[in-house]
Amino acid sequence: MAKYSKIPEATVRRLSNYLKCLDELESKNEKVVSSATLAAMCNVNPAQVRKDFAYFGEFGVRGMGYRIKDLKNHIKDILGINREWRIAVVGIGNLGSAILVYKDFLKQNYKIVAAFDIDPVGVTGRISERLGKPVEILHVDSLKEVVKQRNIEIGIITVPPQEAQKVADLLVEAEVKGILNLSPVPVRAPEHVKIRNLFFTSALDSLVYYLSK
Amino acid sequence: MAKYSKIPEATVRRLSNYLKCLDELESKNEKVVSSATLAAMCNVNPAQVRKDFAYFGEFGVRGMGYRIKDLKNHIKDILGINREWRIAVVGIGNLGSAILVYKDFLKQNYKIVAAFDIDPVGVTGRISERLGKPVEILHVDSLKEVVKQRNIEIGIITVPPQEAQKVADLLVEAEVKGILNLSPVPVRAPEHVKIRNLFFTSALDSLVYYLSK
DNA sequence: TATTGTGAAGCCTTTCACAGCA
DNA sequence: TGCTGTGAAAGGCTTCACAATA
Repeated sequence: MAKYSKIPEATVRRLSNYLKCLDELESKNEKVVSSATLAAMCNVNPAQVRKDFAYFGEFGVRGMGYRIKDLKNHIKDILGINREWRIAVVGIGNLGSAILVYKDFLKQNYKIVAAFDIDPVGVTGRISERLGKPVEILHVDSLKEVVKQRNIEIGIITVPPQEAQKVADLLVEAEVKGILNLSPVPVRAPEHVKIRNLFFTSALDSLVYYLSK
Repeated sequence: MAKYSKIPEATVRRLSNYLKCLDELESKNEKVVSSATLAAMCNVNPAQVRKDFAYFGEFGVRGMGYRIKDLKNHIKDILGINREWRIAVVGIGNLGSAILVYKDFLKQNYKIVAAFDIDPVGVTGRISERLGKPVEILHVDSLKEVVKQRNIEIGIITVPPQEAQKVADLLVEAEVKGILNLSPVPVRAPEHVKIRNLFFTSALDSLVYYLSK
């Protein structure tokens, strides 16, 4: 099987999920896992798991399963998260400051290296106090400059909806490669900048659809 | 076309997205939208849009498009969000308190009617101050009782990862129908309780995969 | 005329079933 | 023996292309 060839979008989503389950197994000191076990943990079919892994070569051990440590590394290689990714958060309100200190980012190679707000002075004190340490919040006006200085490749948008598209435009201008939008309106960008809109209400909507039956 | 028959999962996801775009159009005073326009906004194929809407009958107007107001109502009916859904948030840290005041929930029929923490006394003052109004935070020990008293059907988990599964178990015991898990480890529940795990890092992972090419 | 609604084709994804191998 | 890797079958979803019609 060709290594690192085109991988279906659905597989990409699952790979990220497998990682979370592998972390869980690792924390229980498991060294090896079978496709059946992992499949049960992730609610997918065992053959699906094997097919997903087959996209990056043969390295399971027949009769035994997959070595968790190796598997994690392979998946991270595929996803491109074996290196550090430098991130800016724009909009340091309640959600933004939660993201700023979100522990799971630190465990991954996701580094938040800049935080922007339209009112950095007003926000700085409040946030520093909440976090119990001084935090540097910069004015949005300096975004373009700072993004370039600090080699930031990804922007996370946590501003109010009416500002979201403006901030997206700013980030595009600053030449980030990708945007994760957590504000509740879709934002758009030119082809060369990848966008992920993540709506909390959409997660609830699809949950509710299945509850309603 | 049979009304409200089985709808593909992918369609359900898109319906929720169309809603967000329809809100946007409505805020610009548009009354009617064509499948082509909506498709462009949502990055899908126009035929896809029409097929998605065809699941709940024929009600577009040929030569003209879909009436936005009607369309929104139809979609909400399908998803089951035309009625109020009562929600509890468990874990009032940074993320939990951001969710507590997340404005987009208020605009939908999602009502957060209880907030729980393991340290309600410590948290209450801090949060009330941040929100500028008194907020009632309850001890997790009272969860089961309060969930029943207040007819809560959905729980949102925003506790640290090591507590997430315990809280999920509590919610199941309290007989919620669905759980939205925002903590960074997958949680599990019996078949009859629907789970949505929403990981911020997974959104970044899939973004990064496409950035890495 | 413009745009919907939809059968049919095409494509992609999942699952099955079993050969292959440690 | 137990579990992976995978061709083939089945299933599901998306897109095309055009008839239908306001």
